[in-house]
Amino acid sequence: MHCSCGSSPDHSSGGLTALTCPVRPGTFPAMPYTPATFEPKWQAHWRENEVFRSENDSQKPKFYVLDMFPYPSGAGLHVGHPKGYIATDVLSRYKRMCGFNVLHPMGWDAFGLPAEQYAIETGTHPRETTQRNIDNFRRQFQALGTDYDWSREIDTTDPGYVRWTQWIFRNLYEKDLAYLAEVPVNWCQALGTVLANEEVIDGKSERGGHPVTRVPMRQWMLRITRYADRLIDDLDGVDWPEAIKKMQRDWIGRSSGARIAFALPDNEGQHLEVFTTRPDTLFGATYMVLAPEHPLVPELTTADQHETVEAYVDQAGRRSERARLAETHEKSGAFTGAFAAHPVTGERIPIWIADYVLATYGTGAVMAVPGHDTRDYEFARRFDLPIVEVVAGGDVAIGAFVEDGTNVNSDFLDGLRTPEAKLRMTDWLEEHGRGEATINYKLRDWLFSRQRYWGEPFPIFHQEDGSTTLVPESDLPVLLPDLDDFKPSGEFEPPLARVSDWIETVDPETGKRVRRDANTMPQWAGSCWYYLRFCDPRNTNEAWSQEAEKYWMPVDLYVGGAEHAVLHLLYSRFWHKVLFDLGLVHTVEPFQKLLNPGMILGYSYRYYDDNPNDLPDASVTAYPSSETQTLEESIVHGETGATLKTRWVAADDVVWNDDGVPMHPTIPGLALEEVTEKMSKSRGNVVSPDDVIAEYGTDAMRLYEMFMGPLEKGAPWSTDSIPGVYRFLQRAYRLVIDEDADGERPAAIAPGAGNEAQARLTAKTTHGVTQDIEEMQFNTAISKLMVFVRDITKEGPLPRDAAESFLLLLSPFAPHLAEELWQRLGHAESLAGEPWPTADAALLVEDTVTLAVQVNGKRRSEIHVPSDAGEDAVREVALADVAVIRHLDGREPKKVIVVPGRLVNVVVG
RNA sequence: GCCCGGGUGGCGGAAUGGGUAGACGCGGGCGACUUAAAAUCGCCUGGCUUGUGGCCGUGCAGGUUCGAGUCCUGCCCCGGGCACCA
Repeated sequence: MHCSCGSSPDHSSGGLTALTCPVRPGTFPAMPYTPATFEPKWQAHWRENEVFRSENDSQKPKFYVLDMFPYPSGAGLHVGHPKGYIATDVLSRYKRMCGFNVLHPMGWDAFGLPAEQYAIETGTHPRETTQRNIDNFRRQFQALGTDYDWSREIDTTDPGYVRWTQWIFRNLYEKDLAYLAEVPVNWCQALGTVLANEEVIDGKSERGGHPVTRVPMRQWMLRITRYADRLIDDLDGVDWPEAIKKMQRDWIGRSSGARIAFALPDNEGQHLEVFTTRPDTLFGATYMVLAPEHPLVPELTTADQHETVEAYVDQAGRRSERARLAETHEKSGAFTGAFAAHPVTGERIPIWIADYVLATYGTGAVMAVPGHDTRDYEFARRFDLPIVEVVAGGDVAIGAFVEDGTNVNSDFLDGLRTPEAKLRMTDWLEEHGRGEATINYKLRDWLFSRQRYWGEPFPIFHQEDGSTTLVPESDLPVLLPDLDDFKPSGEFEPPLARVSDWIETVDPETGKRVRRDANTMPQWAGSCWYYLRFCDPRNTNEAWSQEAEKYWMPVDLYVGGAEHAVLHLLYSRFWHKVLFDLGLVHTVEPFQKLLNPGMILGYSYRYYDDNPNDLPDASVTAYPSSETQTLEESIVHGETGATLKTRWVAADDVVWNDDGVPMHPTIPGLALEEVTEKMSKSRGNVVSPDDVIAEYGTDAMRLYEMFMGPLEKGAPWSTDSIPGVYRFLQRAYRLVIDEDADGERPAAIAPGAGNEAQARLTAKTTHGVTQDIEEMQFNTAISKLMVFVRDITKEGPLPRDAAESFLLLLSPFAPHLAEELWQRLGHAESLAGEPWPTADAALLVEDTVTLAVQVNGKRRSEIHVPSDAGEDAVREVALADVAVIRHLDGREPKKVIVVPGRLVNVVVG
């Protein structure tokens, strides 16, 4: 590996240019702390000697720590990415030293849109782009000093991996969990593909924010809904952030209630089914509402209402998802002219259609209980429909009462509390064959095909009779044909559809002519099971061996972004449960503990101009944020009302005026607005780890990211604080290396454990750092290491025992420096194989303790007492304290509270 | 609108089975070294106050307690998620 060398740093002349000059083994240049002289050396050492290789046949206890593997984008890593990677690296190095056989692998989620879009633009095959990006990512990961076991590297686009992804699809198909269906799908024109429900947010694509429309299409679906209950219930057994669990539960959206049948007296043999969570309010149902798309709408609508209904259905169909959302509170609808019979009273109640009822949830029809449902209430008010109170507790003249209460106006339910009334009504419905208890889910089946090239082909043959069969296992993998032109073939046609000599083939089992499936799998497919492949990545006979899976699974710690809460994490749990049912894995859940590192943000700088459509020859005026006004959909000039477009100035181009205000580099007097947001190329706020490493070294970069705050918390990247950790590393270096001599000699190091204070500090640091790492509180662990370096030589030269313990404690955070100093202390072996130090418990107990002394709860003094002093002795010392006597001012203490090891509080009246 | 997080010095953040608020770092100040600067090292650094000392202080207002950043009640603000799911 060669390293690029950035601008010369201002604090250590000459040192970093050595980056390009490899250090000869065994020579120590006479220099101060210059990480560039030894960091690449140790990275090469770890790699070449496979120091971090993990074996499957170990007798040691295992520890599987996994990062969500990245999509290798063309832009490379930015400083926002490594936070989680460094955290798992610290932990895995620590666990290894604690005697665990650690699995810490890395790979590439390498199918995906950007490579394909790049291919459409330039004709470069995605395989080529992907390979280049992977090489760059691997280089960057290695430059971060990570301890990945590269012998287990995975690439989801590799035929040897695709084969097993297709093999799992075969299993899904055979278990009747994969099926083709003509369904309304989310079509994204800009991306040229359909998307899963989980990939659509506010009517726009999760990636890129492009508009999405509903189009009926024949697509592959996976029956994730069959696992809905287990996907909810098994969350109880995993150690995940509550917020993520909740998002998954909400997404699955389980609710229990009843299905109720309403007869249609005017339509022979037909009936309407509704789902409700409140069967107890059935007597309050005064009308019904169907979704405009409900299949019975045309049939039910009476002749005189035909025109109105058709107009409404048409309008609802054309209204975009966004428009529907925008008018959440303005209810609309139309009367069909038809009536249903109330299942208990037989009363005729009118049937309406309205777009507040969703076709895709429940039965697409509801019984409207305006007295006890907010939406029905609004609708009833809008169209003057009757509102009946059936649960006492609120006032239906003012609004819907949606809480539990006691039934009224409800015949046989009167006087019952809500939970009992629900049961009673459900029983009644079941007895009379008018309904039954049921559970409903928001979760829909998973739309699993994409109209793209760069993904896994389906191992499917379309037979001439229209049926589908599986490609035999022995013929896997089904590989992508090579293309020169990656553009979609037509409006909804994937690029593969036009490759006729690939599409048209022969079924090897029957010899019949068959067609392949032109769709490919979504990017989630590869990431659904990669954690299993890491257990046994080079197995060519099976996806993984049973022994490997039994040994390594489950993943003990999984670290990655919270943005995958309902995407990757839900999908992979689903696959895992299917594999569990097939007896292929032995745990019900794949990821035991989950942690979401906070996002590192960048500062970006914006202004606006009045050329929203980017017309080339327009005369453009630029405005600062202060003159703009944000409307619902757009940003306009505060005075003229002209539509404006946001423009961004790259952080590097910003000019700062004397008052510290960011200014536009070329437009005079234009102040920019500083905002902190996710790093992205388009915002010009990306900081590359390559640059940070070139200037301060890898250890400083690692230490800074771990020191800036708790792992779960996000924060803007600020280069200002790096010199602090850099200085700490420098001090640590000088602690061991005598810089004033020729830099080759170790500093004066005393044999043994040193004096008592030094031994105590060493023990305290060892104990504290260990505990902090166990709790993933890396920022406080680092602070304890800083205290050690500051104080250890205060009363004597550095003791050898202290030095060695310190280097071992430092090594997970700053592995290069620790290895370098360890070697200079005379060790021949890498410290990665050393056992983690332990603290002598006897040294952790102090002889004397300092207690705060309060008078009436206010701190007035402090006393020093032997740590084993009794309560009476402590009280005596406290009451004899001059400051205490002064504040007592002759008054008698009413009570003296002694908190051992903490404080004394003297209470007076 | 609903549901989660979270508000602590100029800044990043420590400290919660209630017990010395502000560890550690950044920034700032003073000093040492130096012809000088940089680097380095040492000390100081929540606010107010006339010194030793005192008063105030963890978003705001109350409460419980000998004692509250930590517990309770009611608000305010910020970040994230969901958004007609019957």
